[in-house]
Amino acid sequence: MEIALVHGRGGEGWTMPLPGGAVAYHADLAAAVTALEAEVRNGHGPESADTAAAEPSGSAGAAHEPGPLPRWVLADAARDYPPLLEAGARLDRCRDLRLAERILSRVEGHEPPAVVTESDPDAGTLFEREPEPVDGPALLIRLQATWLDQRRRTAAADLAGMGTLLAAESAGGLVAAEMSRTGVPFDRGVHDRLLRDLLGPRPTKGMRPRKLQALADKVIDAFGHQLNPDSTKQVLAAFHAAGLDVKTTHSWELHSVDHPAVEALKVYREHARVWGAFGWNWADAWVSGTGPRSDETAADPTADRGRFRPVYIVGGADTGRWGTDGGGALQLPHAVREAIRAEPGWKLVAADAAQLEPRLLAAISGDQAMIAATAADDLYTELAPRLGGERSKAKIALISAMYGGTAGDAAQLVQLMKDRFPAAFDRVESAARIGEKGGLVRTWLGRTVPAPSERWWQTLNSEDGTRSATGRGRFTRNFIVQGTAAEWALVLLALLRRALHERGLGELVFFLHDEVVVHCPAEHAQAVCTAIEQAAEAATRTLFGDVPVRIPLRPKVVDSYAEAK
DNA sequence: CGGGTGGGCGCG
DNA sequence: AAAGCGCGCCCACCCG
Repeated sequence: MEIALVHGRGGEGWTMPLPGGAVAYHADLAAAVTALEAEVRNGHGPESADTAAAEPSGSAGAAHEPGPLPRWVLADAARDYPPLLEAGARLDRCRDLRLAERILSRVEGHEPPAVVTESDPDAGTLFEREPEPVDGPALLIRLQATWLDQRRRTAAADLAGMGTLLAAESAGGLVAAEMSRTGVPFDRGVHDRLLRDLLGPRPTKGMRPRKLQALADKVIDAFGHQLNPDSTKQVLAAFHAAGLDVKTTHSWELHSVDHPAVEALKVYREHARVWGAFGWNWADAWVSGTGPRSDETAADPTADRGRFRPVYIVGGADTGRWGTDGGGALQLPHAVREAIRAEPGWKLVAADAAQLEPRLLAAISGDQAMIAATAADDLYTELAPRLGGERSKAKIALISAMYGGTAGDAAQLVQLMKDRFPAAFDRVESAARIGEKGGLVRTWLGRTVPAPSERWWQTLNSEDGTRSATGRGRFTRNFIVQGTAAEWALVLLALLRRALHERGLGELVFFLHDEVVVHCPAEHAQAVCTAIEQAAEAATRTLFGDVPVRIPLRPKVVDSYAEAK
């Protein structure tokens, strides 16, 4: 059952069953949503008849294993779900029309004209950040129209995975809002200690921290004159003045430059980044509150705990990977990860997928030999005898095949890929060929690459044509793999979220492309590990059914995120 | 002075 | 072009 939902500013709201039904007003929307889900869970809700029919296990079983809860149809979970969470509601399932719109508009091969669809010229107003004063029933009608339109286009697209993709993307919208609210458990005291060890005490004004200034002075001494090590221009000029013909100041180029400033500059940059992007100012801006368990942490006067609350952007990258809007959550340097710590009596369970992308390449290409190899825990070691002899070579062979690498010994190793795993090679190679010609490719579930821009077509016919075609080919080549990895991770996240909630095991606090972190009471840690492994297996079966590909997620129980990996 | 761009580098 | 893909963030720098 799908139910359109609109909330007002005072906590009131309106709902309407889809495809069409009576509009209901709720003075307290969060309470109404919670009550309706509880009814269905207890087998007394509007879904109970369907559930009994679909589950021959009998009514006693149905009470414990109810049918699916309502799927709430929202205009935009990122905008509409946080206030519901704040009011104490949790949605089990949803359809996020904004996220679905992006995916569907690309299926059709063109950018949406500002999310207005032909059958509903007013749909655009659904997605505005600040909608006009809410007319609940009128918005419900617009939701209904957009939902119907999307349903028609989903059917017309005729892509087998589209239903799963839209459900997973929408679940991502719920997870992202929930994780931002929960936050990553963070110890400001530990963070401060890490910074002091690295940089010295927090400086008072616009000064560099003491140890960072010392590093800047080392760079200056090495060159023998004043300069700002933050300025690429000045650093480049300094190398030239020293008689060294460097083209850039990239660390990999400087690596082979023989000058005493090189090492000092490298260390300076590394530390400057921690200070600038993940230092005290960052913590002031992004670490807040004491988290949901303030009652217990308050008992510990030495604790300086809070929660790191980044804003996630679901599907922020073209491939479907998430992005963030501030907080740098997707780039947390290892240097500060020790500050991410479980609260007393709790643990972090961190899990990451090993070689996710090549495993998915095996699955989507149907390459039998490569699929067989995914039985191994370390795919690169398993493939080494067939790809260059050493693990490192097998890794380059696979990565270069997926990214379009040609330099160094990559070309030769990619040739080995072609010989030994022709189906896998052909899958990425044909995606590249299509991209080079301006064609569109899709992920396994049906996410479509954005169409090339007008600008790209022009460049293609100019002198730079080969370069732009090659770049586009690399993008589409990688898109099918990275994008499928993103949707596998999304399905995993949706399944894990539900398992953790239904069994009351812990809270999902972090997600990063191919890894998840759960915060849970220590006594649940083993159960969480099992839940994670089961969710990974279920995600793989959701995407690939009986294809015997193996994509393990390796959970590790830790106190600090620094111990993971 | 405020916005946009590019270098450099963190993460996967 | 560091060996290739995807991001976000800080800084300096340039432009209006």
